[in-house]
Amino acid sequence: MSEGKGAGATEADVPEREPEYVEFIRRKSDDFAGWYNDVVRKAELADYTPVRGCMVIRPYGWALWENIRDALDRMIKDTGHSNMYFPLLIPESLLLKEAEHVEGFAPEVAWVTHGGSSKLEERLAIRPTSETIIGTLYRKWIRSHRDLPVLINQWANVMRWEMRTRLFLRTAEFLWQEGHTFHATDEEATEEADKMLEVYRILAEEWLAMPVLKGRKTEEEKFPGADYTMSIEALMSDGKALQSGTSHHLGQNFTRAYDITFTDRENTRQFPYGTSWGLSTRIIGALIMCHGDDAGLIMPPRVAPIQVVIIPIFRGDEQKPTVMRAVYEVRDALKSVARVHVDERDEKPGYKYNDWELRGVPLRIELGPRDIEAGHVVVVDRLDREKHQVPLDRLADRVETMLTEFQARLFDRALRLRESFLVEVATRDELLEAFADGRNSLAHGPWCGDSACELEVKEATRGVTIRVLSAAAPQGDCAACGQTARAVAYWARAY
RNA sequence: CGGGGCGUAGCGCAGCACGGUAGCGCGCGUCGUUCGGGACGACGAGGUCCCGGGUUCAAAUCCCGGCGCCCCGACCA
Repeated sequence: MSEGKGAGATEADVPEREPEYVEFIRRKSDDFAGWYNDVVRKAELADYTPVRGCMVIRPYGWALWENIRDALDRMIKDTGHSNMYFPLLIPESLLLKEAEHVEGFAPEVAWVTHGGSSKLEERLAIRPTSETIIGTLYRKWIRSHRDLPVLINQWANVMRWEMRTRLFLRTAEFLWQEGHTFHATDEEATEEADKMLEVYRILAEEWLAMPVLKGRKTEEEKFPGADYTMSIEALMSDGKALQSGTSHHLGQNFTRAYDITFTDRENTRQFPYGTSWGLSTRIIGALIMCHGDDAGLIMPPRVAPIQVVIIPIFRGDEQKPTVMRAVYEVRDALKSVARVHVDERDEKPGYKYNDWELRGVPLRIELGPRDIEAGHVVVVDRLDREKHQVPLDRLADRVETMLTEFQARLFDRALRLRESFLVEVATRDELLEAFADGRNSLAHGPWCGDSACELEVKEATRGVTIRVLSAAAPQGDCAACGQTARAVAYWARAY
C-alpha cells in the first residue's frame, strides 16, 4: 500500500512494517469509547434513532443476535425450560408488592399514563423485568407440589429509563431472555440458579470465545429482591469488566410477596423458591470490546453471521465470467461447512478487504485469475492477516478446520489478555496500586465481606467495585481494610 | 440529577471574537480510465445554518428563551 490515509503518522516515526489495513475508525488505544462507537456504526450492527436512548439493530447486528439467541435458546430448552410470553405493561399495583424490588427499579421505570386521549385510572409500567407479572399469574397456576418445578423463559424487550445510554451496553429498551422458575425446595432453586449461570458461561466461552469469571455478587451489586445474585463477568480489552449475564436466587421473597403457595406431600402450605436469570443484547457489546482491534470487529466463528467472505478479483469484463464461475463453485463447495457470502459489489478488492475486516468476518477468500490458473484460492485470516494458499480440492476441509481453530485462538487470545490484567492483591497498597492513576486491572484477593469496605474502595479508587466473589477459600486479612477475610473477591472497574 | 462540550449538506467539520454571496473533506450521481490492500479525472446533485422570539436596512454570526445530542460522574443487564 502507499500512504496510510488518516494514520496521522509523521515521517519521523514511520514504522518498519506499516499495518496492512487502513484506518477508518478511531484507534482503540487512543480513544476506546470512540473506537467502540465507530465499530458499532460502521460495521452496521446498530445505530442511533430519533428515540432517546433507543437504538436500531441493523441486519448485520440482528443476524449476530439471532445466532447468539438461537444458541442460548437451544440450551435453555435442553435444560428443560419452555418459552412463553407475558404482557409488556404491568399495572402499578402489581409492581409495588415486593418492597426491595420496587425500590431498586422505581427510578428507571417508564410509565404509560394514557390510553388514547383518556387518562388511565392506574398507570402501567413498561416492564423493566417481569418477576412481578409472572408472580401474579403463577399464583393462579401453582397449587400443588405436582405443579412444581415451573421452568419457563421469555424472550422479550424491556425498558429501563437509564440516565446515560450507550449502543448495546446500556439502552433504554433492550432485548433479552428472562428465565423464571419456581421450586419446592431451596436446594432445587440453588441448583437451578447454578445450572443457568453455567449455561451462560458456556454461551460466553464456547460460543462467543469470551472467557468469563463466574461467581456471586456482593450485597451492593445484587438484584433488588433477590436472596443473592450470581453473574458472569467478562473483561474487555481495555481492562474494564462487563456483567454479561446474571442468575438470581430469589428465595421465597417474590412468592411471599405475591402470595404464591403450594401444598406439599404432607399437606401443608408452602411458599415455593424462585430463581430468575437473564442475558441481553448487551452481550454483543461485550463481544465487540473483548475481541475487536484497530481494524474493527472480530467475530467468533460460531456466531458470525458470515464466516467466510469471497472476494472475486478480475480485470475488465472479459475476465469476469471465468472468475465468477470459479467463485460460485467455491461458494457451493463451502456451503455445507460454513456461512459463506460472495461480495459482488462494484468496488475495488482493497475496499472490500477493509470493509469485511471492519465487520469482523473470520476468513476471507480472494479468488482471481492467478488462483484459477494455479488451482487454489488465497484464504486470509482476520486475526493475524496471514495469507494461505489452499488447493481447491482441499478447501472445504481446510476452511472447516480453520474456523474451528479460529474460535479456539480467539478464546486463548482473550484469556491471555485477561491474565495480563490480573493482579493478586494481599494488602491495601497493592489493591490501590492496581488501580492507581486510573489504571485498569483485575485485582484478586481476600475480602472481609463488609459493604462499607466495598464502598470505601469504590470511593478511594473512583469507581472500582467487586465484580464477583471467587470460589477460592479466603485466607489472611481483607486486602482492602485488614479485617478478617471471609471471601475472595475480584475487583475491577466496570461498564 | 451534577459537571463539561456540541448542534451548519448523508457523515466529519470550518465560518461566528469583527453581522453583508454558506464553504471544505469524505460520501452520493453520471461518464471515462481503473481494479491482487479503501483508485483517479471531468461534470453534477445536495442546506428550514436545532427551534422560537428579539436587535438590525441586513443574523449561521449579536441578545433572550427553549429543545436535542455527546462525554465525565452518581444509578444500572
